[in-house]
Amino acid sequence: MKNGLDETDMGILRLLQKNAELTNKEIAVQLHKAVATIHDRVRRLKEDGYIKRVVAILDRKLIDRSLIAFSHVLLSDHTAETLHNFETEVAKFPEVMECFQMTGQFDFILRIATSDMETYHDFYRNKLARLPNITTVQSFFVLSETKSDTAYPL
Amino acid sequence: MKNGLDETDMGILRLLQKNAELTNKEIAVQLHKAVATIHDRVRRLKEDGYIKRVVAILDRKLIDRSLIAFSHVLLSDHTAETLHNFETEVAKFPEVMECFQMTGQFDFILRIATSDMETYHDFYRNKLARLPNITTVQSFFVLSETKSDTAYPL
DNA sequence: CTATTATCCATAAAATTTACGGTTTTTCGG
DNA sequence: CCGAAAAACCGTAAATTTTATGGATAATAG
Repeated sequence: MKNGLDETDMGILRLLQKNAELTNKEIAVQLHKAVATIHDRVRRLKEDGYIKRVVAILDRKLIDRSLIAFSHVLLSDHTAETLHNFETEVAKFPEVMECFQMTGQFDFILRIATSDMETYHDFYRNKLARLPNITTVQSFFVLSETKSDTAYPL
Repeated sequence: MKNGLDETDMGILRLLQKNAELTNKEIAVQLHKAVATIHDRVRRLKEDGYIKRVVAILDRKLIDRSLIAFSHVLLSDHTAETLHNFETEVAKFPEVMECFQMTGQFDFILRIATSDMETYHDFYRNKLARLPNITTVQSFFVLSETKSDTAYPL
């Protein structure tokens, strides 16, 4: 197969997205293949970039990141320089977990993780709002996480 | 130590958040501890829930999830039943990666992953908009991912 | 039809995980 | 400050897993 995934590859990705601690043997049993086959496939899936990385997901409440905010940012202009400058500067803040440039009413959505509202406020006033060319920032706070999945259904 | 993390625990979490494929030996070298010590610590960090799970992160472009949308949902009322019904029903859609109940102007933010705009439109019309008690849905689309991190700085 | 390539797998070697036991360090009540 | 208890730490060895190898089988292409 030139460049596509067969049912075995899909099965591996399905399983490893949910639990990357499975051994090759456990995967092999579930997919009815030999251990060496699974090993080859997983190596290839990594080489080819399907699996970008394997990470530990922490309980954010236990490591003092109880507050998640989504911040909608509008910039004063959209020159390449302004956009690029904002992106690189905002990415440096450790509170910023994600930054997306968006279509529509605002230019960026940020996902911010802090310990509490006071810490967010400090971040907002002393870091985010001080970046150049910012027109408005609207902040929304997570009351509860109903669903939170890193695994794409395959 | 009763219930807190020392520098070794933090070091382990820092490393495993970035790359959970590190062996205990590799971690041990970096943190100047014995392999068995790291093994004990990691087991405890999992038992105590600090590490919720270990997962493979896929390249979504390669598995046909090129389009990410943030959908802001406003409900017609906020009775416990309406809220709960929306949460449980929306969580069933495979396109919905995340669902947060929010403070502020709208009630929920959803992160939706689909292959393209047409597929999103289909999801929107035939699934999301058909849920009961929905007043408005505003959709915003990701133009580019500037920063995307699952690891909290520790 | 044959050569080439890809898939699959059994096996064995290398490396890692895991269990065990004992030493050292820390904690804490008296 | 002392001594007991608990916790942290580590070396070793057994169990398991990963990784490399080579060969058999199936699919593909010329």
